[in-house]
Amino acid sequence: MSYAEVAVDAPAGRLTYSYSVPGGIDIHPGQLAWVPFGNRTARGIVVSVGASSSHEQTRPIISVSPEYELSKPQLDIGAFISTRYLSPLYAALALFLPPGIERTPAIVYEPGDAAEASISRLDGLEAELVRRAVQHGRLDSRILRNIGPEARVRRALDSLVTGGVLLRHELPRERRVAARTEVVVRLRESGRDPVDAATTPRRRRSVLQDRIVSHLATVGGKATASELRNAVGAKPSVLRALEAQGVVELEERRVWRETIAARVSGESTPPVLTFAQTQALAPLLHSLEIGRFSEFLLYGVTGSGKTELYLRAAQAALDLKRQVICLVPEISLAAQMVERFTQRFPGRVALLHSGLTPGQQRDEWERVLGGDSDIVIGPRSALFAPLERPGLVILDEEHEWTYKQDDVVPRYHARDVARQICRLHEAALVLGSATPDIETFHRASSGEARLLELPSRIGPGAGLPPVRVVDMREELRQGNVSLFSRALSTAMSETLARSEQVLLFLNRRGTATLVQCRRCAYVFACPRCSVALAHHATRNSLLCHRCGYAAPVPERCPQCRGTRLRFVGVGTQRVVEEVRSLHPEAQIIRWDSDVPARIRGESGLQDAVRGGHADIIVGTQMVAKGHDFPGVTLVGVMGADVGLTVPDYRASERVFQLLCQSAGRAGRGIHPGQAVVQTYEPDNYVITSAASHDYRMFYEEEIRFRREAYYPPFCSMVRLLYSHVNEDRCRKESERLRRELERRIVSTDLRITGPAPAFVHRLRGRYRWQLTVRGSDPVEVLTGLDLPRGWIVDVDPASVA
DNA sequence: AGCACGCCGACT
DNA sequence: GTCGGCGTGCTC
Repeated sequence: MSYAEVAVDAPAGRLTYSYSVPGGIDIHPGQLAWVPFGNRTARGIVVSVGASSSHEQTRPIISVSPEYELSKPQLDIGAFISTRYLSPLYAALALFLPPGIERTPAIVYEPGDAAEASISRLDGLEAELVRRAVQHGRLDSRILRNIGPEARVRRALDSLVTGGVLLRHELPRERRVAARTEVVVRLRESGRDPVDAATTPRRRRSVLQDRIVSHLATVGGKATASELRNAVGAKPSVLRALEAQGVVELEERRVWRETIAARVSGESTPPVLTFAQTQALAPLLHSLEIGRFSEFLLYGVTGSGKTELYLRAAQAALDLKRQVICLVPEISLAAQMVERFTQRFPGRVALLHSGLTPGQQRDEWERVLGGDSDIVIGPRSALFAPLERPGLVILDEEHEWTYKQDDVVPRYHARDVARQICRLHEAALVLGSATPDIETFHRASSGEARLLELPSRIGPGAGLPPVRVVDMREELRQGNVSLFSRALSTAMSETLARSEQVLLFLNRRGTATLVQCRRCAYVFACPRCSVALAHHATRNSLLCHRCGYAAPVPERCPQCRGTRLRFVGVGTQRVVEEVRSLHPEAQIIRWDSDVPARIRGESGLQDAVRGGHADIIVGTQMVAKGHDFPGVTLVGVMGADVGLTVPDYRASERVFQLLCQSAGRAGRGIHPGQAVVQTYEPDNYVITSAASHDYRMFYEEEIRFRREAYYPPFCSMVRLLYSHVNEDRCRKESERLRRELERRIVSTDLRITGPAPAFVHRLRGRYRWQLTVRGSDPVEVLTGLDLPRGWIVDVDPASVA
C-alpha cells in the first residue's frame, strides 16, 4: 500500500493530509487530485508519496486529474511561499494551476427509489424539483438554473436530500473552457492535378460538392471549414461525404484565441545604444551568459531607455534557449509593454492576466506551456506561468506596491517570489525604477543587488521639468484662502492662454482625518508615536491609530496657541468647482475613482483628454501613473504633503514617488513643462528632494529614519489584523494575542507594537484592531501558531496603516 | 469552506 | 422548558 501527502483546498492552515492510494493508480508529487474531505470532495495537490502515512486513518484518493501537474521547481516555490507568508500550502501551490481549472466538483442530484411516489405529498417547489429529477434522470446546475430563487432552491434540495428523496453526488470535473479547433479541408491530389479534379466532375457528385471542390481549387487546394461555409455554404456533413469519397482530407487543428499581442504591427530593429545603456547592459549580459543567479537594480528616470535594456537582456536570454518573464504593476500598463516586446520578438509574446476572456487565458497559458511563447508579460500572477526554465525575470516599476498581494492568501510580494524563482533557475532578476523602493536601493547599496544606472532622458524634452515649491502658509498670511497659490494661478492662466493643457493632481490619502492649526500648520500628533492623530467626528476625539492613544479635540494649538483649527481633506469635486469659477471658459475633466470604471477603461483617460479637448484635468493618484499626455505642460500638485501624515512608515516613500511621477507628467511632448507643488511643509525632505528630482538625497534621509526607528530594511515586519463586529472583542482578542506572543518570544530582537485600531478602523460592519511584530525573523514566532478565526496575517505588509 | 457541537439569551 | 445565534474545532 502506498500513501500520499496531499495539500487540500481547505482554508484552515494545515500543510497536508494523508490519503491512501488505491492499487492501480500511478501517483507522484505534483499531480492534481480529488480527495474526500469531511463530507465533501475537494481539490488537492500531491506533494509527496511514500510507503507509510503520517496519520493512522486514511481514506483513499478519489481520482487523479490528467490536465496538468506541477513540476518539482513549482512545488518548491509553492513551499517557499507557504512558509514565508504563513499561508496554507494549497493556496500557495494553486498559484501555478492552469487558468480555468475547476476547483470544486460538479454537484448533481439523482432521484432516490421513492422519488416518484413522494411527489404528491411535497409542496410546490420541492415537487417541481423531484419531477424534473425524474424527467431528466438527474438534476445538474444547468437544469437548476432558472427554477427559482437560489437560496430557496438550495434549501429545498437540502431537505429532499435529508429526506432521502434525492441523492447528492459530487462529480470531479476539470476544465471550464474547451480548446478551440478548426477543420482544415484539403483537396486530395490522388495522382491528378487538383484543377483537373475540379473541372472534371465525377459521377454522383452534388452541386454543393462541386462548388466546394471548385472553390478549393481556386484558393490553392486548402481552406478551413468555416471559410468554405462562408464562401459556398459548405456543411460539415457534405465535407464528411467528400472525405469518404476520397476527394478531400479533413484535419482538425488547434487555433489560439488572440490577445492584443496579435494586433501589434510593425517590427523594431534594435537602436544604437547610448554610452550609459551600453555600460549598464554589459554586466547583465555577462551574468546571463554564465547562467548564475544575479539581481540587478536598473535605476533610471522615465524615458531614460530602460525598456530597450529589457529587450536586449531578453534577446540574450532567448538566444540561450531560456524564457523571459516581464511583470508590470497593473493590467492597464501591460499593453505598452506587449507592444514593445512584440515589435522586437513577433509571435513569441504571451499576455497573461485576469482581464482576458477565459478562452484567451487558457490559450495564452497553453502557448507558454507548449513552448510557442517564450516571453510572458503580465501583472504579478504572470510569475506563475508554466515556463520550463526562465532565464530572466523583469519587474518594471519595481517600487509599485501593487506587486504585493494583500487582499487574499497567499499575501506574497512578487519581487521576493521572483527572486526565489531566479535563485532556483539560476536566472537574472532585473528590477527597474526611476524611484526605487527603499529596500531595493538598500540591497543595491549593500551589494546584494548590482546597481545599473541610466542617468538622463533620451531624445526631445530631455531633462526633467523645473519644479516650483509654494509655501501655502505664506499664501494664507498674504490673505489668499483659495485652493490655488498665486504661482499656480498665474501659471494656469498662462498655460491656458498658450492653448496647452494643465494637470491638477490631488493627493487625497487621509481625507478629513487630521487636524491642523491654520496659523502655524502644526499637526496634532501622538506623543508616543509621532504620527498624526486621526479625528473621529463621532466621538469628537483624536486617536492614534498606531498605539491606541486617545485625547479630546483641543481648543488651542499647543505650539502657537492659535484657536483656528482646520480638518484637512479636499476632494476633486471642490477643486473642479474652484477652477470653474476661475476659468469658466475652460474644458475641465475630473478623473478619480468616482468616475465609473466602464468609462475609465483601458485607454479611457487618453481618449477623454484627446476627444474631449480638455484644457484642465483634475485627478487623484490615478492620473499620475503610466499615462503620457504630450499636451500637458503644467502640473499642479495640490496638498503635496497630505500623505505624509498617514501613520505608516512608508508614508514618505509613497509621497516621494507620487510627487516624482506627477511632476514627470509635465512636458513629455515638444513644449517644455513645469510643475508647481503646493505644500504646508516646504522644508520637508520629501518635498525638497522630489522638487529637485534628487532620489539619492531622499534615500539618504529615509534610510537614516528607517535605521533609527527600526523599520525595514533593518527588520522584517508582520502585520496581524483582527476584525470582528464587536469592538470590545477586537481589543480583548488582540491583547490576548499580544500576551501569547510575548510568552513565545525567545530571541531578543523582537518588538511588538499595539494592539491599536487599524487606520481603516471599521470596514463592512467589522471593527479592526492590529498588532505588528518586527525583528530579524518575526515569521519564526508565528510559525505553527494556531490563530482563531478573524485574524489576517500579512508578512512584509505593503502598508501598516 | 461547511458542518456539528455547545454555550448563552429570548421566547412560546 | 426550547429555539437559535454565535464561537470553536475538525476534516487525512
